[in-house]
Amino acid sequence: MKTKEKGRYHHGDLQATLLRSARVLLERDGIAALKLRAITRHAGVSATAAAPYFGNLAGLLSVLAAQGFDELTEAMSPPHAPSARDVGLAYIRFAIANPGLFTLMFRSDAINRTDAHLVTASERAFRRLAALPGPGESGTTQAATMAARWGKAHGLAVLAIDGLLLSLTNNGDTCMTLDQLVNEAFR
Amino acid sequence: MKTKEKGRYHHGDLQATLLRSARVLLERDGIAALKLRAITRHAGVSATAAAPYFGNLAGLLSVLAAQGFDELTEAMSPPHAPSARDVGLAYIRFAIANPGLFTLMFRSDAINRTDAHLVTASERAFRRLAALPGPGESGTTQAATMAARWGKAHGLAVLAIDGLLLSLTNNGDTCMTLDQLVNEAFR
DNA sequence: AAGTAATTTTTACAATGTAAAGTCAGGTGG
DNA sequence: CCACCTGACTTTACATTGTAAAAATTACTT
Repeated sequence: MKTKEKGRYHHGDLQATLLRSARVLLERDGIAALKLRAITRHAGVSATAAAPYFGNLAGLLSVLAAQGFDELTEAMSPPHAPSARDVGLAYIRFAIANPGLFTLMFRSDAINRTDAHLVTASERAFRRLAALPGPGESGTTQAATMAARWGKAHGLAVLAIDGLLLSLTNNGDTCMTLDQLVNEAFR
Repeated sequence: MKTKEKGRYHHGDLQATLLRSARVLLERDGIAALKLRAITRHAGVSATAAAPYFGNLAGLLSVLAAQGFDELTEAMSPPHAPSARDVGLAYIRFAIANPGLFTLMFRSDAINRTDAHLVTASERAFRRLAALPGPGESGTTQAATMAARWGKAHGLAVLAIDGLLLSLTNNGDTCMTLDQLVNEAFR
């Protein structure tokens, strides 16, 4: 397989290459760098080369987001039967480790939420997080218990990515790691 | 004060008018409609009329976001001394009532996070939410307690705006309101 | 070897953000 | 009363973006 030779036509692996380029730009320059022309430029092809595969920019980003949900699902699937706390912490740690990707996965105005692959991938990830027995407080619906756990994990993840959680610790004299803070805060 | 007469030059109240137009577009067509040209078009002025006041699009949106944080602070300030739960619920309800504005307030790549007004407005709002005594669980840092409360409120808000919380309840046969779910989930 | 299908490029166009120069209103000094 | 000047907005211009349509190039098939 000649993955990246200089043959200009018939790249052979363009779909995956474009996704890789998008991923590189996303992690290097943030979500604002996810322009179609920047992606194709980085991949070394013309500006409209992505259209046959992804339709438009939202299509490409949707596939990238679906990949993200797949990776999130895997990150939340440790070898041995995990507790609800383990899975929630894995959710937060994935977000902190992949801030751009995680942000993209929830940017409804940048991706196509009705995309079939994306729907199945995200639902799989959400089920993995929500469908755990966990310590449901007495007198609450199961939906409320799941919403509480998911909400707390998601909120901590988003605030951590935005750099807002650390501003809580650095105000006082207590200097703790972001990981320490998350570990204490997510119960 | 001739607020909106047809005198083309010397509008007299352009700064506020532009902010109002942006707000209208934001609430009507979502965050994707916040283009500079669309805002000036809606205000009835030329495309570059915002530059003297706001510098660029990010400057305008930053002022809008600062307004949002001011309104959020007010929404979290009920007449009588509130509990931590009241304030958290007010945070979530504000987000659900103003989804576009709330989303903009946390879009770091659309606004200018170092803007002076925005910094003070957001810090004021964050303090109002975090600096409440609340039911800190035993053995946790105060920063962790605040992070837990803020994270849960913020996560529930974001997930509710994205329409993801309702998918939790509609799966089973239990049909509960979003407000009911939030009320049960935010403890 | 020739034709056909698949893949990528060229070309083209509308829309956006923004910088620079130009134009108009309203107050001020003569 | 008139010229001027300053501030407020517009016009013009340009680089960049997303995307549709046509053209060009390569690979496959028979």
